Amino acid sequence: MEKIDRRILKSQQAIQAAFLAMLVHEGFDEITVKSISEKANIGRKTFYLHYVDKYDLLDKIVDNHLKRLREICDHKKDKGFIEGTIIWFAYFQQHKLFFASLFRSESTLSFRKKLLTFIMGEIDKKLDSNTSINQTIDRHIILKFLGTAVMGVLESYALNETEDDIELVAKQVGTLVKRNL
Amino acid sequence: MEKIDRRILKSQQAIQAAFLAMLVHEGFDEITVKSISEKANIGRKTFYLHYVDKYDLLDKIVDNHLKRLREICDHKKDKGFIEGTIIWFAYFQQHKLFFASLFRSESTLSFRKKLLTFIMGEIDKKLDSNTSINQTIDRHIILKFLGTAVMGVLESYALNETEDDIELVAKQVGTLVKRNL
DNA sequence: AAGTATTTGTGTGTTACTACACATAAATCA
DNA sequence: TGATTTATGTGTAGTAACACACAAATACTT
Repeated sequence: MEKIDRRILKSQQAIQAAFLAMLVHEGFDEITVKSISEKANIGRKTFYLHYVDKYDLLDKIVDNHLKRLREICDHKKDKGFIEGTIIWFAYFQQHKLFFASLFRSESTLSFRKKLLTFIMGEIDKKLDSNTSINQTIDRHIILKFLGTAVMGVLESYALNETEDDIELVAKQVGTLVKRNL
Repeated sequence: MEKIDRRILKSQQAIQAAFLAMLVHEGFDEITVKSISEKANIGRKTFYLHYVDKYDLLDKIVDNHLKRLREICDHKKDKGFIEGTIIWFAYFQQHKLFFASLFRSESTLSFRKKLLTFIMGEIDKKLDSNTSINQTIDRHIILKFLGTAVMGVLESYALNETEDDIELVAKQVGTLVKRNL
């Protein structure tokens, strides 16, 4: 991998750290490029050297999370279905505040879209290894059905609408999904 | 005051923070420009844009300390002698680890020189307001005599050679100096 | 004492960041 | 609603920090 200029790393780190801190305490919708720049202690112009706007910034952070999530999933793909679910739900718990902020916002549709795609992708993989009990139902329908279902539960968990701890949630979701494969 | 470029402030802050952290944990003599730059996460070349070498860096930090000390002393110059001594000894205590590091080092002669000059200056001021009981002794001799004495005690305190707390030390030193004015 | 490794100080060309200014677009408020 | 503020996105010229390379000086080994 080629070497990246120190200044680029510093600027991006400062921007992302400032953004994440503000995201949790205020909300995504309240954040402005100006406020990010001030908190990051950089010129506003510098922000635009790295990102198109705050949506672009969020996009890149989300992409990075999903990339890491995929790595985790790939690394543990030989585990059983429920075990696997527990593993990636744990990552979700680790960044609960971050994801909660995004669920709370009304202008983070692309995040929901990406997360859904990710979940559907994971279920899709499991669908291959299991001989489907649903020959009568369109594969795409199953994926969308289960995908939105899982994302809905994640949202509930993030927004503290359930009392259960993450492992219990993961187990139950895993069971429900498996039943429908 | 004119506006200073953000990048200059950031570099200098990073350099000084790295230097001070290393000064306390390692010693001044062990520190290199290379290690400072690495800890500060800047290029070594950048260091030389701001300072001639590590001695120059230390010099500027010491000057800054003495400047603040002088401000404190000026601000409290109407207080009595012993009270005044307590006040500026308190500042010394606050940065005890920093000063201890310098006393410990064998290559910080300019620090000792500057500190001595500062102390002599403070005593000199008090000498004006008191009618001297030492008409027979050269003013410069008194200053040097008392100055080195005070600095010696400060060194002892910094290097933990005395058990007394800083206020008690200050009181005793104040009394001793006053007796000799 | 000779050989090796590390640190130093400097030169060079490149690039990211800077301050500042401007017009446009959104909010906020009277 | 229209007026005023605040945020956005972009342009420009100047400069600090960058990576890299080098020779000379120090420090460390054996």
